[in-house]
Amino acid sequence: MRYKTDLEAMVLAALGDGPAHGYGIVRTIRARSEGVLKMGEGQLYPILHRLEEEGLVGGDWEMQDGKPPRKVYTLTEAGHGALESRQREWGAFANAVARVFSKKHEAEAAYDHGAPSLEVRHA
Amino acid sequence: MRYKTDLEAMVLAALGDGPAHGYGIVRTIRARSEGVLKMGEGQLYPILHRLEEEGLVGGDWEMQDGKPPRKVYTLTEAGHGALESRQREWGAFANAVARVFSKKHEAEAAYDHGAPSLEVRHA
DNA sequence: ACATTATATATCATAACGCGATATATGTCA
DNA sequence: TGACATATATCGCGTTATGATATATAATGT
Repeated sequence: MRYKTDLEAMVLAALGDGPAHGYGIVRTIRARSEGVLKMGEGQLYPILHRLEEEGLVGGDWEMQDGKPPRKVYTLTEAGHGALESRQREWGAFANAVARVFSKKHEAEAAYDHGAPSLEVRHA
Repeated sequence: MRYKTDLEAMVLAALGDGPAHGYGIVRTIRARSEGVLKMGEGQLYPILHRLEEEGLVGGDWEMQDGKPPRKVYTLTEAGHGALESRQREWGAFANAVARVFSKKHEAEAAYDHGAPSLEVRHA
């Protein structure tokens, strides 16, 4: 079934607007989701390293004075493509879940009707 | 972060329209999601047993001739309540993910890197 | 006659992964 | 002094998804 807990996709999405470093990505996801999604650093860094290894993101160290150095990650071309396909997959998945939750199932086994439009809306 | 892999909620949803047995639940989920969600029996039965133990569903054995006996599960009152709250949780979660994917982020927390960005603050 | 598929429940091993704790290092503020 | 924010990183624990396997009968296919 794979109700996939796709933290990778969230990280890619957070990098969609431009480069960012790990600590910032965590806050971005928290901010955009208005506190609903809380990714811990323990999950983020392994994901970031895997994405880098897979060539979906590139990382560059950046020195700062008065603060620890940080590694700024940027989506590669492959990364942008991955983001798009992940987003499409999420859409299909979310619609599927919405259909299972839906209380109207007239045409469940009857015939093949057009694609039901149960969109996931965001504020 | 809890990108919750809520197969339980799918099972509750499948029972929302009325009693069903395990094998039927699998097919219901598959049908309603138009093949996107494919739950295996290996996941279903443990979930069903747990739900029964928690009092969210009740199970009654039903004999059939020519076919194996089957256990028909029915949502309890508590089960109906759980279904509703799970659905609400899913909605909040799905909207949060959609927001993270979304490309419009007016009032995002500034996570300074490179060029300073204009923070649009609206009352 | 034999094999596959459908109905139907159930368990198990493995791998993957979320989660929280922990470590390291520096600067600021009370 | 102690707490908090910035910043990266690893580790163990427990949960869980996945696929394989087992059992049993009937219908269908070759």
